[in-house]
Parts: sequence; structure tokens; C-alpha cells
Amino acid sequence: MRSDHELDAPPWLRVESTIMSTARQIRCLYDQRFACLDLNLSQASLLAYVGGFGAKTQTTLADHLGLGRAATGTVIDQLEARGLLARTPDPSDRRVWLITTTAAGDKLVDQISEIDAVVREELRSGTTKAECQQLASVLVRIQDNLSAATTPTNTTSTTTQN
Amino acid sequence: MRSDHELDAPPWLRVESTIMSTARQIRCLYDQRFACLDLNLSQASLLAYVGGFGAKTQTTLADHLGLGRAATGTVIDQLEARGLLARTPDPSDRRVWLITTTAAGDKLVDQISEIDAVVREELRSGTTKAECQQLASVLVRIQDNLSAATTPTNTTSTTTQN
DNA sequence: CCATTTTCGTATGAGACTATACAAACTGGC
DNA sequence: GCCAGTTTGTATAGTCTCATACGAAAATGG
Repeated sequence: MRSDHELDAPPWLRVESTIMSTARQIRCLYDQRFACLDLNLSQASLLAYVGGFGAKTQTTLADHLGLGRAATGTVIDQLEARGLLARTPDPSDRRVWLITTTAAGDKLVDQISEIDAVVREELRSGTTKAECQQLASVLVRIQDNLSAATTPTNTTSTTTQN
Repeated sequence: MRSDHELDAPPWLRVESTIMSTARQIRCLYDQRFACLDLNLSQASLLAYVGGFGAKTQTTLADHLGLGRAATGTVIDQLEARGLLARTPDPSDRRVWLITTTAAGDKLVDQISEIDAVVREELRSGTTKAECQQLASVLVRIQDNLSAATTPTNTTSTTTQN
């Protein structure tokens, strides 16, 4: 099926294109599963992150989610408009909003966690825990190479490029 | 700094988000390296594919590149406008264009291959061949799970046929 | 205390891709 | 030949994200 063409694909982007098409499919699957909550993956991730880690500034959230500050702002806008998140002014820094979940948001966080657990379970069927860990470790090494190879386009934040 | 935050990230999308952020970085790096040819990754992939496999229809290309037909068409538009590809009418089907590389396109294909070889070399530094193969094999297994888990919203054409 | 620099959040424009709808063309049955 | 059904490429609108630029506020350094 779809996953075949990466293998019969040209030498060019073989393993790399496998990673990328896998990522696309993962995003697609999560979007599909979160659709019943009327959320996409970015929204769900952000909501879950805030639910789990509490009040954070938008810039902090952007860094941890691998999103730009602007994109993070619009995601928060959407979730705030639906009453799932709230912006509270930071008493110590008047530029900053502290993002927290509302009661309605907390309920969704639970559902997100459930869905995520199910999806992860499905994806790992047929792979051992050791394989998963090894996968992650090799990926991280590749990421290090990527960071070293990527000219620092600049993302002006401490966590370098995303 | 760098890509640590996927590991200290919440349980939610741990390995999965590592895959996705890796994919994002890969795309970013390739885009950067192909920028000197004034190509992005999609354009380079398509050009290289046509250069290696010769005349193909747009739908065939779309399937093999994991792009929609519409997006494929616009990429071809761009490359055609720069004289790197040519559209030739298919004598046996008047709806269809056969896509071929021009002389100028062939030159670029060589450069793309070189760049790709360099990038792949860089990414794999520090990883053994066995690790790469295992990485790919686990990813493919995950992709199979993904295909099974994704409700067949429809993913471009009859997926099974090559 | 004041000037400069940095950081935060937002607005805007752009790019890449998807989904959908469409006309033209092919296919097959009658 | 004629008519439904399918396929090809294109046009359109919409989504998601980034890069850039900006004002406001804070930090820094005299």
C-alpha cells in the first residue's frame, strides 16, 4: 500500500523520506482521532501540555511544542474562544499571558490522554519496547546531526531551531 | 538547548513527536541545501524522480511522491516555467501529460544527487548501517499500523496498485 | 534616572499542501 | 452510436505554519 513506494523509491531520499512520510501519517492519524473532539493535533498537544504542566507563557509553550510564537498565539486564540483555555495576566510581567486550562478544558485533557494512549498502543503493536527505545535513540542522534548541519537560520529563542 | 525538549516532553506524544520533529528538521535541512539551486525539497524530489525514471504522468508522480494531484501539478508548473521539465502530450490519452526532463533539468538532477548524498552522509554520522536499517524497518512496521489504523478517508487513488 | 537592547505577544504576508469541484477525455455496456 | 461511470489535470478555497515587522513592556548599563 502507501508505505511501499518509499521502498521502491529512488535512492534519493530513502530512509529520510520514510521518516517524513511516517510523520505525515502520524499527524494525519492523530488529526483524525482528535476530530471527534473538534481538535487538531496542534491544539490537542497544546491543551494537553497546559493541562499537565499548568500556567505557562506563550513563548514557553511555543518552544516546547516546536511551534513559532505566532502560530502558538493563534492556537491559543482558538482554544480560548472555545472556553478551553484562559489567559491570565502575569502579575510580574505585564507583557506576558499565563495560560491555564478551564474546567471545560480539563475535561478535554482527559479525553485527549485517553485517545493518545489508544493511538500509541495501536502504533506499537508488533514492535518491542526495546525497538521503540532504540528507534528514539537513533532519531535523537540524527537530530543532533541535523542541528549541527543546519545553518543557524535563527529562531531567536534559546532552544534553537525547530 | 537543541532537541531535548522532546524527551522531557509530556508522556503524550513522546516517540511520535520525536519522529515528527525529526521530519520537520529533515525537510528544513534539505530545503536549505537545495536553496542554492533555487529548489525546495518537493521540487528537487520530483525533478530527481523524473530524471531517474523518465516519462511519467502527473498522477503517477503524485502517488510516488506522496503528494496530491493538485500540488503535484503546481510543482510541475514551477519547474516547467524554469525550463527544467517539459510536458509532452501522451499520444494514446489526450488527457495526460508525460513529464520529462530537459537538458537543463538533467544537469540539476546530477547536482541534486550530489547534495543528497552529502546530506545523507552527514545525517548518518555516528550511526551504524545496522541501526539505520533497523530504524527503517521499525518505521515501516509503524507505517503498517498507521495504514491499518487510519480510517480510509481516502488517500489518493487506489493505494494498492503500484 | 534615562537610553539602549532584548523579549513578549500580535498582525500581516507568504508558501506549501489538502479537499473539493469541474471540464475534458477515456472505458465499457447497451 | 449513446450514455453512465471513471480518470486526468486544473482551478478554487481553506488550513496550517513560518518569517518578518511592529508596539509595548521589561532588562541592562551607564
